[in-house]
Amino acid sequence: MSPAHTAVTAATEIGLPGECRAVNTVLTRIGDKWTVLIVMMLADGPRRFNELKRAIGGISQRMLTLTLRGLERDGLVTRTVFPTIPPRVDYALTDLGHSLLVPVRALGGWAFEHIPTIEAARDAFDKRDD
Amino acid sequence: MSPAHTAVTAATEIGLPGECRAVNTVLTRIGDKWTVLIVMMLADGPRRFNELKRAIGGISQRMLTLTLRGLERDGLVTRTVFPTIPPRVDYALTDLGHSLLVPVRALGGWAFEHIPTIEAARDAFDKRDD
DNA sequence: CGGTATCCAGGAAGATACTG
DNA sequence: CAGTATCTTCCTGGATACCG
Repeated sequence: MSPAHTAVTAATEIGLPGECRAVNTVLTRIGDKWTVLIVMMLADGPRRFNELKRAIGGISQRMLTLTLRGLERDGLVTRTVFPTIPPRVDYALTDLGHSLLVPVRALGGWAFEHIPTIEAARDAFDKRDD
Repeated sequence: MSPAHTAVTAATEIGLPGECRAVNTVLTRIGDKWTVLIVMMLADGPRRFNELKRAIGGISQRMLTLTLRGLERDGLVTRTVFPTIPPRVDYALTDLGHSLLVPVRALGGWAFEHIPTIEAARDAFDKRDD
């Protein structure tokens, strides 16, 4: 079952309008632990499996595979196998994948801009009550 | 510990640039099961606790409380208690919360626009191999 | 090199019951 | 009405070992 399942079922089972389901589908994929990081890594061009793994540093082989498979399934990434020895596999963003970068970067810009405010709010909140 | 913890630690521990941490913080909050749904509900004005609960329909009391607390902690939502009998609590978006709607709606728009493509890609992917 | 398979720990979320 | 407390289930993700 897809990692997007939980949040999607919520919207689906409740019977919300289609746009909400769509939003939730995407947001769940986007919100998972590694997807955005990987999409960002692929922004400048194709990368090999272990190249991504090294570049990210803290990701397990399993999660890199799973995340890339999910992106491939959604048509955001292509997987190209070169049957050489040793084997070589390139991952690259599709046009759809590149188009996703636009709103993701918008959200990133928002985050970057407001992080100080948010962290201040957190500190203030945590200091209340004691 | 905050629900945003897992995805954030990833970026933090690896030592990625600040913008990546910021992006991940926000995306994790955004990507959780109920946050966006609730923020959308509050877009048009304040709502009471059970009003939100009914409007969403599938959320447990516990998750509604937790999600609202998280939003309040991050300074995205205000919580106003009217000490009447029966008690009444209003939740409303802050300016920061409203400003978040902009990039979130952009992402929602992207999702809405590309959902047919994505679902087609999924079907095609799932049909490969058999 | 680029995976897959398996096991396991921890957190997220649901159900239920109780309270000011 | 608007929560809190507790218990339990399920899912995500990490570690490890093995395969083509």
